[in-house]
Amino acid sequence: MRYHRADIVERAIAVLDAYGLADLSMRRLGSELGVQPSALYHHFANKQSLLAAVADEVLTRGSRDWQADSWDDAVRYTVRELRDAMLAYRDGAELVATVHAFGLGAGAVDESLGTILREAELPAELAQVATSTLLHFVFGHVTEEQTHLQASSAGAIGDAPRKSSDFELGLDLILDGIRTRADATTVAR
Amino acid sequence: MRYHRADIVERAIAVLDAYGLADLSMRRLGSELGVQPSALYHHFANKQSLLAAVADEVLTRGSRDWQADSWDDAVRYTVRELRDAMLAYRDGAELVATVHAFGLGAGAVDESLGTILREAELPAELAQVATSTLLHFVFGHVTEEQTHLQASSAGAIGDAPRKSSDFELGLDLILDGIRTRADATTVAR
DNA sequence: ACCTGAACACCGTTCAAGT
DNA sequence: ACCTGAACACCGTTCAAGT
Repeated sequence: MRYHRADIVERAIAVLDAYGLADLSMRRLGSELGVQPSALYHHFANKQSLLAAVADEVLTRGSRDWQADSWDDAVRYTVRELRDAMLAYRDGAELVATVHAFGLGAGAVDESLGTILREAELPAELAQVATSTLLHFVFGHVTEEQTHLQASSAGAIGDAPRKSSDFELGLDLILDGIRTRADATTVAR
Repeated sequence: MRYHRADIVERAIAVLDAYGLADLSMRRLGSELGVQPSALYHHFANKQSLLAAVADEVLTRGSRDWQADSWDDAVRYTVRELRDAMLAYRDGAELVATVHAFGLGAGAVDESLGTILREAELPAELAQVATSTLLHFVFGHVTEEQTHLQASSAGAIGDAPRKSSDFELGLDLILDGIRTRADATTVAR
């Protein structure tokens, strides 16, 4: 049986969703494909770039069409899309956050948020800080959210009931902050 | 040579600072202490709780005295103290963020931020969301900051010049957001 | 182009036994 | 109380060689 990059990525997502990120090893993935672990290095330089490809595929599968008539609605749609994509597979949030932290893939997310904020009237520096603040919030919040979701679905009872509205509230908080900062900068000049 | 918990934590910090988090293994730490890796399990249940103790020690060493006469200044001091503590040792940000994500130690940070915000006039739900938003920002931002700092000190030239003021700007952005949300809630009732 | 087989240099953790 | 020695069940990665 001969594979291509896409086959391997697809199987990796299946392993991720079924057994979690910790069990997504090169050896495990190899045996799942009926292939020696070393065979994977014909398709990917190392595990990190495999994970980057998996993260990209998770984000691609989660992408949606939307249109907004204000920059803050555009941010909301973008960020919800990102959240839903990460929640769609087991350990998806940790995967995407890790790949992003490593600086390899998942850079498309920075790009789309950055574009939205620069196309608004925001000064370049504020747009950059706002982008990274939003991303840190989403990664951190959804990773925590998913940990709790998976823990309670695994049968742990009596844990704190996290509401999905916490995400929206935190998002609104940051959006309010961006607006206030933008006004302050505009008034100053 | 016989050791206690504190000796092991101290040596672990030395190994962390000299070789990084990836090289802080039970086997490495054991050999650094002239002891079998299995000996460490007399002092700690597993690697995670060792790391939790190391993270706590890093935070304790970085703790400072301060007094503020407004809640937002109190938040600023708390958060800067946290940032400085994480930056004080190699991979300190990743260590503290990881331990926090695992839910084991480093819970004192949530506690102090939560107390500050609850002692202000903030509604309980906003205080909770604000705390987690601030923490996600700090962990995410400082981890990224430290990655860049360590990369450039390792001789990588031509990388983006990250300014320390980005941290303050992001912090101000979130603080503005909290104030705006608090006002909106107050007006609504 | 894609894969095997074998090796290298590692991991965390357990557990009976020693002092 | 603290540690040894040996084992178990794993890792990521490289590389000559095969088809």
